[in-house]
Amino acid sequence: MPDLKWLEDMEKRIPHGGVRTRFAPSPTGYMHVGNLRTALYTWLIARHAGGKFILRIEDTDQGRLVEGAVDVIYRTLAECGLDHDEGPDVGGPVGPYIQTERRGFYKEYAELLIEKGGAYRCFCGKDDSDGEGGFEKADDPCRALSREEADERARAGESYVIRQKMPREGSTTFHDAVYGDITVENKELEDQILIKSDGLPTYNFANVIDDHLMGITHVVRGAEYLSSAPKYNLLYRSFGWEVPTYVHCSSVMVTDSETGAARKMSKRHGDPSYEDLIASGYLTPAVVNYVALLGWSPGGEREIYSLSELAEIFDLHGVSKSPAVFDINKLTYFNAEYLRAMSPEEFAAAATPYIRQSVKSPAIDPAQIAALLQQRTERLTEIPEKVDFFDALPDYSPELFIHKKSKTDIPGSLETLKRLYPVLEGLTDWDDEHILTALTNMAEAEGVKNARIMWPLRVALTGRAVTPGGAVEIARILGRDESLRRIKFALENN
RNA sequence: GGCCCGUUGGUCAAGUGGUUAAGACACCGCCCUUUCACGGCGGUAACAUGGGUUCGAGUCCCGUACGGGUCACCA
Repeated sequence: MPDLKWLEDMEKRIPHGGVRTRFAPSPTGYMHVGNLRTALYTWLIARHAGGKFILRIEDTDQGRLVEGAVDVIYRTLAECGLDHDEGPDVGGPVGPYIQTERRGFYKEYAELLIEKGGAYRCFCGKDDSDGEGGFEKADDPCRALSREEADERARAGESYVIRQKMPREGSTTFHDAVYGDITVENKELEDQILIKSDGLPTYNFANVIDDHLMGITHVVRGAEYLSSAPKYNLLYRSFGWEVPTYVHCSSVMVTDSETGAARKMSKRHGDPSYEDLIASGYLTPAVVNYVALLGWSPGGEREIYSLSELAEIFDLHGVSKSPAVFDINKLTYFNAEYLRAMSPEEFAAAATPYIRQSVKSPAIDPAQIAALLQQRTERLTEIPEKVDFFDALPDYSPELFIHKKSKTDIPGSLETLKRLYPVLEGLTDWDDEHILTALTNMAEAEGVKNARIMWPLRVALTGRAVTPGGAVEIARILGRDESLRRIKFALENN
């Protein structure tokens, strides 16, 4: 028997007025891009409307608990700036916010639903042992059991589940904010399990109860739940509750590297989680910005938006119905944009740890290298290999001195370096201006293009064909002694 | 397979009956340049398909194909 007084008190706690959304992950220890996007949209809807954003942990599957998984969720949300107003850690008026701590609630509401005729106890102990799976409601004998008889068997300690009693005829229409009206024949609906034999609710039931009890106005979730949505309507109707606005988001796909086909992102296939992306050198705001535009468009041509700008303009109208393919190339482009938009100081601070991975020499100031890097870095993680020559001149082939466009060859380059050595050695000041002047003067005196001088110098200094910055900047950072040493090395070894 | 949903260039996408069908990424070319980049300019490339409705269809309707989702005491 449901406890009517208790139920009444619960209903009184429900907040009314104002938008309330919730992100309700199950703690698997992994936030992939699709999860992040759902969280983002959910947060955006709340913030756009000046409403509340709630975090709820859906951990009713005891078999899938992962240690530390909740921390991954907290960390990801916090880093991305998706702050929540209510949740397990910060509390709130409609807690607890962890489903296993609410287990008594579901049972009570299930009893209420039985009372109202929307559910029934099932003692059949049916599982999928027949291997057939599929449809079994049509002749579930428990459905015909009288309440009294069911109560009696329950009291006798017989184990049971509670199932939703679906109508056999007619159809149910469900409205979704992005997909519109979806109608299904009621005969297609299975008498789904609401309360499992371990006493915990299934996702489908816990979701409805919690969203109701927490006063959620907009339910945002992945499109994989779309086909079970009509069942929810029936549940709400049985309880006599108002149905919230449902917002289903299409899946985020990824191109399978082996088959080339698009498939849904998944942990199993090792598709990138938020943390993986950060570890590969992507910036949080770039990831957030990119993900926002994966399956949603503000219209117009602008693409770069901060989180607060997104909150201002977010609109369900732009949410796409079809699955979007995650494109690492475009994310990389966004990342480069964000990297370039940083102040030189910010960039230097972000880049220094990566520079220091390969440039250990205390004589070299990472900020100077960072200045060279900023306009030509797409991901932070590509930095170490780009700048390792500062620490140690790599082995290089004399072939590098051959460059068609600069009109250089090996003997000519060595000759150039030989004449250049005393010039640099004699410079009064070692800065960009003086080094550049010395080089251009020499080119002018010899009647050749600057590149004829620059190219051999840069190769001698770096042992690379491609470097951040040109010969002048690199010579400056390396210092006179080291630069001369490297030129001498080139002359002696080629 | 049943049911549900979707389909504009390789990718993200604008487009809500009349457009030369935007823009971005990627790709290609040119320019700039002491390399590579950045930047600038330009280019290749799309309405899955067949029927309707309409003076007119990417936009509306139906079929087909293809793709996705779902059919658990998982979420």
